[in-house]
Amino acid sequence: MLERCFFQRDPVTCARELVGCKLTCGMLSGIVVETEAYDAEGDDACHTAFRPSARAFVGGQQPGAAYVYFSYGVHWMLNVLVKAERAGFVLIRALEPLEGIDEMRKARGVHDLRQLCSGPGKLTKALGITGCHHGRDMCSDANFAFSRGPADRSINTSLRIGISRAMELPWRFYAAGNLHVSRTSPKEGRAGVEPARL
DNA sequence: ACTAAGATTCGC
DNA sequence: CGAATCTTAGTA
Repeated sequence: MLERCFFQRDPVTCARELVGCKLTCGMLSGIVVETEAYDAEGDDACHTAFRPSARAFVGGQQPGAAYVYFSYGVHWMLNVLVKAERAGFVLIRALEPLEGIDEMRKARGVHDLRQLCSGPGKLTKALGITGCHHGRDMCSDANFAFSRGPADRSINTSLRIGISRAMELPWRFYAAGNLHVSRTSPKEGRAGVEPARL
C-alpha cells in the first residue's frame, strides 16, 4: 500500500504519479489510468474555493484521506487528500479493470470492459465506492488503498474535464493510448511536457 | 425556507 | 441535447 509520504507532496505531482498505481476496494481493483489535480489554494475549480466543508476537510484530515462526494444527485466522486506545503486533491477519473471484473459488470450493468470504469462516476459504481468511504484513511485501510502498479508507461497531460473555472490549467494526467481513459482530451497535451505550476 | 449550481452519465 | 436527483451553501 502507498505510504503516507506518497501523499505528502503537491497535488500535481501526486496526480501524475498516481497514474499507473493500483486502486483496491475490497475484492475489486483496477489500474489508475486517469487523474486530475486540484490545488487547495489559488485554484478556483477546487472545492476549497467555494465549499467551507472542503476547507475543513483539508485542515482536519491527514494526507491519504479519501474525499468522496455526491455529484449531480447521481454519482459519487473519489478524491484523495494530499498535503505538503501545498494541499489539494487528486480526482480519480478512470481505471483499467483488474480484479473482480464480473462483479464490476454486475454493479455497472454493462459487459464491455471499456465501459466499466472509464469515468469518475463509473468507477465508483463499479467498485461500490460511496459516501461511507468519505474520510477513510487510504494509508492504513487494508480494504481501501492504493499500491504500486506494474510498470510506468508514458503519461500525457491535458486540460481538466467538465469544469467551468480555472479551465486553463493543464492538470489532467492519463496513460497514453490506454483504452480505459474517460475520453479524448479537450485539447491534447503534448507528451513529456511539464505541466504549468502555480 | 427557497434557490442555484455542480470535478457526470445515459438515453432519446 | 436534456433529464435525473441530491447535497452544499448563500440569501431572505
